[in-house]
Amino acid sequence: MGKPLKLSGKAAIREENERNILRAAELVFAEAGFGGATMQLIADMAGLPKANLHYYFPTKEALYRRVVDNIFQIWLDAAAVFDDAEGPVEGIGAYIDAKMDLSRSHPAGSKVWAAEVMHGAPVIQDYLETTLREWTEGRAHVIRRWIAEGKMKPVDPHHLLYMVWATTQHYADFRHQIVTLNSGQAFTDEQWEAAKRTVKSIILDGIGASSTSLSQKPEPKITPLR
Amino acid sequence: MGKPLKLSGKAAIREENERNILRAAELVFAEAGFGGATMQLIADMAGLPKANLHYYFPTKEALYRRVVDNIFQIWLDAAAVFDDAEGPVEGIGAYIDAKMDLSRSHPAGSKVWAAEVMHGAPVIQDYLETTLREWTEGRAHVIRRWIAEGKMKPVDPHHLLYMVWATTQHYADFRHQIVTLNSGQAFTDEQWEAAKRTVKSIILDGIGASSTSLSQKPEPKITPLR
DNA sequence: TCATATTCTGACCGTTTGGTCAAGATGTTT
DNA sequence: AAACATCTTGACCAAACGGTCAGAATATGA
Repeated sequence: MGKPLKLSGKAAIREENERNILRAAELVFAEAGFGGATMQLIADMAGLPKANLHYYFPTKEALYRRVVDNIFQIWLDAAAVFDDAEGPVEGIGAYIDAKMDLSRSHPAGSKVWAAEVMHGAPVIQDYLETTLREWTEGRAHVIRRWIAEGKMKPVDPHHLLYMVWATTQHYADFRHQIVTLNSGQAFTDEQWEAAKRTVKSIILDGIGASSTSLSQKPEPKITPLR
Repeated sequence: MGKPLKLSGKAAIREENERNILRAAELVFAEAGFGGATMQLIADMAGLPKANLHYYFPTKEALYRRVVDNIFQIWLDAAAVFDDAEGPVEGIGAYIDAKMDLSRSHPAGSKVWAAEVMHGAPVIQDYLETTLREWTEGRAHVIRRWIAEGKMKPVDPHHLLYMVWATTQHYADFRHQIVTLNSGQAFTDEQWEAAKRTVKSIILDGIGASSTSLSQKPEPKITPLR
C-alpha cells in the first residue's frame, strides 16, 4: 500500500530508494545530530540493511551533504514569495507565512540546518558566502526601498531579516520546548494560525507597516466571494 | 601567570579543575554536539589527560549534565531582570538587553541549550516541565496584567516570549551565519548596540509599548543631568 | 532462454570511542 | 617524617562505529 503505485523499473527503484534513505537520514540527523546519528540507525529507519545505504551513498558525510542540499533548496523556494511584493505587508507577511508553514511541515530540515550552522557550517560555508549572501543583500535592498518610499519605518534590514528567520524557525527547532510549555500538546490548526497571526502582527506593527487594526484576523487583499 | 593567584589546597585544586573542565566541555559540546564531542577533545582543550576527566566526572553524560545545569542557572539569573518592572518597556526591554548580552558573552552555552532542546531535551525535560514552565506562566501573567492595564496591545504572551527568546538567542546560535553575512567580520561594539536597539524597537513598537519615537537611541526614564 | 547489468546483503575489518585500573605523584595531618 | 587522603596518568579493554566486499538475487535486453 502506497508503494505499489510506483511504476517498476531499475531507474524507479533507484529513485525510490534514494528518496527513502534521504527522508530517514533527515529525521535521524535532526534528532541525533551528525555525530550522534549512525548509519545503522538511518538504515533501520529506512527499513534497509546498512550495506545498502553505502551502495547509494558512499559515505556518511556524502549522505549528510545531500540532506543539507535538499533543505537549502526548499528554503530557497519558500523565500521566493518575498519577491514581487508591493510593500512590506505583502512581502514580509507572505514570507513569515511561508516560513511558518515550513516550520510546521518540515521541522526536521530546519533542525538539521540549525545544527549545521551552529557547528560552524563545515559543509555549507560556500552556500552562506554565495547564494545566501546574495539573497540577503537583494532583500535588504528591497527593504531599504520600502523605507525610502515611506512604507515602513527605518530599521536595519539585516536585523529585521534575522528576527524573521529566528522567530519562524524557533517553532521548528524548539518545537519540543514549545510543546512542553503547551501542556505537552502539539499545536492545533487554530494554534498555528494564532502563532502566524501574532508573529506577523508584532513584526509588521514593529516596523510600522501594519495595514489593518491590531489583532484582527488578516483578510487577504482578495475579498471572499459574497 | 593567572593561575598562581589561586590559594593552594586540595579543595582549591578540585574547584579549579572542575571549572576548567566544565569550561572546555561547554566549548566542545557547543562546537561538535554531544555525539560529535569526545572526551579526548575536551581533555585536550582543558590541558589534562583524559583519565583525569573521568576522575572528576564519572561519565560523558554526567559531564554534559553539569554543563547544561550551569547554562540553565545563568539563564535563570538573567531572566530575573524581567521582574520588578513597571511596564513592558522596562521589563521586556531589560530582558532583551540581558539576553542579548548573554548571547554575546556566552554563545557556547546558548548553543548547547539549543542543541539539547532540538534533540528532544533528553536531559533537561524535567527543567522544562517544572522551572521553565513556572517561570513562563508567571511572566505570561505579568504580561496579561500589562495588557489589562492598557500598557501594551493584546498579544498572546507565549508567542511574545518565544519571539524574544528566538531573536536574542539567534545572535548566539547563528553567530556563524551572521558573521558570514557581515563580510566575515565579527560584530563591533557599535553593531551589538545597534542590534539591541533594533530588536527592542521592533518588538516594543510591535506590542504597542514604545515610549519614545521611532529609531531613537533609547534614553532611559531618567533625564540626563542638565 | 540466456547473457548482462544492476541491486541487495550478511559477514567481516580496522579504527575510534567511553570507560577502567593499578601504580605513582602530590598534598595534608599528626 | 611517617601515615594518610587525594590527585594524576599511561596503558589497557570491550563495544560501537564507518566502511568494504564477495557473492546471491533480481531486473533488462537480445
